Amino acid sequence: MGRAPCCDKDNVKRGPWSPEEDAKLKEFIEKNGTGGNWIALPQKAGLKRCGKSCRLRWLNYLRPNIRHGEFSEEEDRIICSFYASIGSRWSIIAAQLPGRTDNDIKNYWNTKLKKKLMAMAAPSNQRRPPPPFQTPLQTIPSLSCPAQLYRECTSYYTYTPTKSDLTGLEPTRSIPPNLWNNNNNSSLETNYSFVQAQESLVYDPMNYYPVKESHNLLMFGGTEPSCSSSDGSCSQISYGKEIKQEEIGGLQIYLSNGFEENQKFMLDCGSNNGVGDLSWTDQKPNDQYFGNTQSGYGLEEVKQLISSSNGCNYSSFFFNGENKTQERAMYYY
DNA sequence: AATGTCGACAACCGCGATTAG
DNA sequence: ACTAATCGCGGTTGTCGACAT
Repeated sequence: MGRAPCCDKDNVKRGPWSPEEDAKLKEFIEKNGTGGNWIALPQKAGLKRCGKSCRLRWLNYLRPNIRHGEFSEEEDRIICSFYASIGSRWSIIAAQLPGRTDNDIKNYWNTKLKKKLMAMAAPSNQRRPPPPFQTPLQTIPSLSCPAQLYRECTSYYTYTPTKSDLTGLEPTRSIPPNLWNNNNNSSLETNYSFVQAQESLVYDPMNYYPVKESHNLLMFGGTEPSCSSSDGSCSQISYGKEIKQEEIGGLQIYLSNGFEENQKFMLDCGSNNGVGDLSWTDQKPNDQYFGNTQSGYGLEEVKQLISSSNGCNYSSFFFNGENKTQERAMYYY
């Protein structure tokens, strides 16, 4: 035996809401709440509308603290960063922007932001060449662009740091001397991470050269680092014992010790300092990152997502199960 | 002035997931 | 355990106003 039937679709009003209907719905919900049952609500509120329609009207337009109108640069950055990472999961993106609805963001993306970013993506022969690495510190203007643009950026210019580039940065583990050539301009063989408190090097995909930013982790390729900070700012880096490594879609995947085959992961798409970072974390649902979603991805699903993802601006993904509640699987550009 | 085109945004539709019975 | 209603999401459509022809 299921629930009571939904609305009678032949006898409900459709189309734009009148001010009178808005007032009725608003007044009813403010007085009585939704009662946890949208389908029964319109009848109680005296509205000839489908419950679904009422829900949508309330969530997208009538509920308190809704913000309409111009999106800020910061909001643009957040939207693009998340879109590049997780695609059109508007509800997740909306959760990062208080007062904005998924519908609003979706419309904004489809009508304005996408075009704006496309316009910013100049043909490759018009891009500026990368300046020397030691240029003065750059601020990152607006990092985010659709995934395909990231890919373009990546293929257009990749950079391997030289020893002199890394002056002042401390490797997270000692670099065997034979990995450097004898002069300062030689490049470092990959797979080492560098950290320095409150500073690191990140890649600016809009300007096509690396910049320094207040970011705590630098990785080039890299091996199995993990960090214990919940916000992704890694003041302490630890290395788990790597148990697995494989390549998917050109990305290196590392599984650290403690990882369990049946472990679920969720995508955590932070935007630290305007730089989209992406990580898979084993943090539980209902926490500050994920709201009340109950879903998670198994490893195989994650791999599939990575391989089919447009947001492959990341060089590696890490999975770490050492600490089920805190440890984050991290990757940086 | 009439008509066509386009952009913006509100609303609807359909589907998968969830959950009450 | 199963069924069917409900929820929530993302894609799509409809409507309206501004502007161009």
